[in-house]
Amino acid sequence: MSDKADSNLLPKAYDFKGVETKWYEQWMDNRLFEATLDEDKPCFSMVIPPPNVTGVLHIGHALNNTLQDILARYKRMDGYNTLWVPGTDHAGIATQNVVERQIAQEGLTRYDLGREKFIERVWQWKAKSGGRIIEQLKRLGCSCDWSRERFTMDEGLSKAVREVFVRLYEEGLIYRGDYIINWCPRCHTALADIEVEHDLSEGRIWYIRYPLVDEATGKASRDSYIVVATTRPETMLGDTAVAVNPDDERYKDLVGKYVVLPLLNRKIPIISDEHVDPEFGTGAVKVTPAHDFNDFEIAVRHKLPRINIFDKDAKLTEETGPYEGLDRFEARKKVLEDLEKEGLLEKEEVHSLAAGTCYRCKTVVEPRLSKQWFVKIEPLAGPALDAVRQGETRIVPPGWVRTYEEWMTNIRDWCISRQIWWGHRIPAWTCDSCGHLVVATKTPEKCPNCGADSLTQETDVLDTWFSSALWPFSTLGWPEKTKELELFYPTSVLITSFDILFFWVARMMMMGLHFMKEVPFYFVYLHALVRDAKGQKMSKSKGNVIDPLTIMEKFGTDAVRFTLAAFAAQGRDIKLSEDRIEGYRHFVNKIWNAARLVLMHASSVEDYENGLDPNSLNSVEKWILARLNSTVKKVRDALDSFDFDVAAKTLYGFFWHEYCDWYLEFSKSDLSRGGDRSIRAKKVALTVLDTTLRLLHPFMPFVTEELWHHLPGKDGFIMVSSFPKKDPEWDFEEAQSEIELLKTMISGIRNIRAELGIHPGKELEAVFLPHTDLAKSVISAHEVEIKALARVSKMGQIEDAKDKPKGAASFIHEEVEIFIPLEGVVDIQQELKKIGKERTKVEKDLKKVEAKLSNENFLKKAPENIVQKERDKRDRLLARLSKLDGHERMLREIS
RNA sequence: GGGCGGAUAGCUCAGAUGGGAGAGCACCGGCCUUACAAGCCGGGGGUCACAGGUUCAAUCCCUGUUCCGCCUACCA
Repeated sequence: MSDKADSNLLPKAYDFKGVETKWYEQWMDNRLFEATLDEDKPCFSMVIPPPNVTGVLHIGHALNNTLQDILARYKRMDGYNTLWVPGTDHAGIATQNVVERQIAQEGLTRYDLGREKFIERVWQWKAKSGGRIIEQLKRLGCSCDWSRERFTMDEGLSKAVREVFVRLYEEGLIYRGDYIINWCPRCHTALADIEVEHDLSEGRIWYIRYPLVDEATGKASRDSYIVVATTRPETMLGDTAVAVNPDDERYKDLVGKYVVLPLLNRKIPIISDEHVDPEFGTGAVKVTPAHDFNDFEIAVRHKLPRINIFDKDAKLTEETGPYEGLDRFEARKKVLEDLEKEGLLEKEEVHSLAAGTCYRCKTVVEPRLSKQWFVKIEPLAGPALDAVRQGETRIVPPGWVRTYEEWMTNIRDWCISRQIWWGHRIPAWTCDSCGHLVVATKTPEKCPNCGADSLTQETDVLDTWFSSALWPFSTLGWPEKTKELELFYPTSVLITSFDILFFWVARMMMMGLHFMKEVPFYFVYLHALVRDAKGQKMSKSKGNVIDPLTIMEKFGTDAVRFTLAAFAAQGRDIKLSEDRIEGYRHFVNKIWNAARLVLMHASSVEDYENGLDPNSLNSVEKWILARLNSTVKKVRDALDSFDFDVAAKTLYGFFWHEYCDWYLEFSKSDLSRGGDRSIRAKKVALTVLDTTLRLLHPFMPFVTEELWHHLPGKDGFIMVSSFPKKDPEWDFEEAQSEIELLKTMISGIRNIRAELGIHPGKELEAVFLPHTDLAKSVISAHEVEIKALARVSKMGQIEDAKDKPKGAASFIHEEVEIFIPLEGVVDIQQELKKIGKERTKVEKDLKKVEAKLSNENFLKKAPENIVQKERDKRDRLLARLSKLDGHERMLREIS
């Protein structure tokens, strides 16, 4: 109990340093983050969007994990057996790039090391610096069950990956073939469609003459040609046709004839195909099947040859004759020069285009023909689409449903093979003697076809997203039938950023439904992207990055978390700046100081929770408890619907502007006194503080845990205390209107003081003219509060307006008028001015209302209660006007 | 080219089913009032993007326009 006795010595400002690590360690030591396999409790489960092992915590992670932690802590406190599975993603290309860069400093490439050695280096790197982000998540306060941390390439998950691959293959949903794919010449691998980014940029389009074949000589005609337009002249070296639209009259006679491909002098046909848009360019298109997605399709339809002109570095192949060995951009120059020389370059225009770039290294990708593995998407997408349409999985905010549907209905097969080394190696082997393909979860001893014992494993690895697609069930032990799967699958909620809706969410839906026959999660909450104060994407090159670790160091983790939650409005960008975090740091300090005040007086009040008899409470106490009650409800509702910002702002408003600004001010005198009244005030102050701390805990785990241990009579942790519930006994309606009126009166007097420039310390006399019973009782019951908060030394009360003091400033309200005699206190002319100003406003409002009420249509068609409301409003305004008149006359009398 | 969203106070945004324009921050003025100056009290400020329409009544519903985001796409 010793630190409780000391709690009136809380320091003046909250110092988060030391506090944060202290509590985190204790939570860990007491294993408070760990889920149980208890079947009797309701379960709540989430899987973390696994950050890349290469990652360092950026502000997006901070937001994502703060929101998850808020839910986890809320549910845990609310009695759920809560499991939040953490882990990291091996991030194939990204990680490989990191290690490649590292060995490059030793002057080595991965080819120098060889596959085995290189992968060994990656594992070494992972062991050394791969866990950094996990430590950073802990700094953020994340209450993940670290005893269940997973890695997408650990043994269990690798087993799940192989199992899924084999099953899909056996079901005919995985196939291999020569197709055109996006190739990154820097990463030396294929990329899936969505791994390619498109940015609009200014480029050029060239018009090139392809000479027709002279039918007499069989050679290139000197004066007849067909003109094609292209943004990529170098690809002409791989052209195998020229295509025109079948309905294009201009070219009708040319279809079936041949042109001579310039530079290489290859004879290629003119064909007709629906795909060609006669409106664009010249209406004639060069067809490069191996390096353009459309052309590939055309080639399939017309059985055209496909010539690969780029190698893995995007250098020209031997197919290009004299151009062999050139880089693609050099080749473009050279080709254009040569065409120019031959007089075949007709013109050049500016043309905007969206070149695809690799999402990992930003290199311009090259569509290229190669042998790859694919997942047949359609059979998987159907159920995933239905699950969302039928609401089995609900996407929040719902605006994203349409985007999801759009994508799910238009996707092409998923290219899953990557020509890199770091990742899950595809479990397929080819027999060295008969060429038979074996797909199996375990390395085959011998060829099932010919019995030979020499087989070679596929060198490709799987797309990183293939393993993350299994995350919700692979982390729970699939393919084994585990208790974890039984209890925690489907998971309750997935919280992630909308930019990986397709990469990840959609694929988890497909895989989850296919292998578990159930959706992977009931809710998907997609949060916004964090941007800088101007709404720009944060990037190192722009220098506008807000680093969560730096600001946590500067303002404390609680302030950062609370800020992120308060700005997490649904479906918007979050524009973040340090100022905003600083603002919420003030809130943390406010909480600290309110607790300091309460504990200064009440640290020895034991058993405050059981001591509140509703009948014994005064109206101020009833009011704050009723307000607390409605705060509890609002926060719960908001969290249940993922309105993190509403929950945070509700707590902020209640704690600061109701509890601190009014309740604690009202109670100060009681708190510092002795006696029954004081004990009760202390109990109420503690109860509200205690309850609010528990409501705040999911948002600000550290400061709330620290303060909780200063509260009298507390054992254990706030982290595992109960989340507050609404108490029906505390809905004191009358007390609320009573105290609202009291606040109005006090504000009214303060307003007079400020308007007339009366010093805040100057004691005033106030004369009240109540118009209602409520007003009367407020005046008599709350003399102490009025005197203290409005700095009034003498209070008077009159029954009739004719008794009002001469020469007084006035506050006019429906239920009460307050007069402050100004003799010797203030300038009468000032007061007259103020009245004049208000009169203008009232007259303006009155005019509006009267216009409405003299409109026959309004009277006839508007509902009766609305008309009545307008009439009441007119009466109120008239009454106010006449009161203003009265005050003005009175002031003139004495001036 | 398609799709989605946005335009309300200086800034960031809130404004269920149409019926008196709000918050936070910033700003201005006054206060060291014994928890907090990281604080307290008070205040000013908006043709609700523009133009039409529906209605007794529009920030809200409808149509169009302009501007700004984002997603998506095979116009070479």
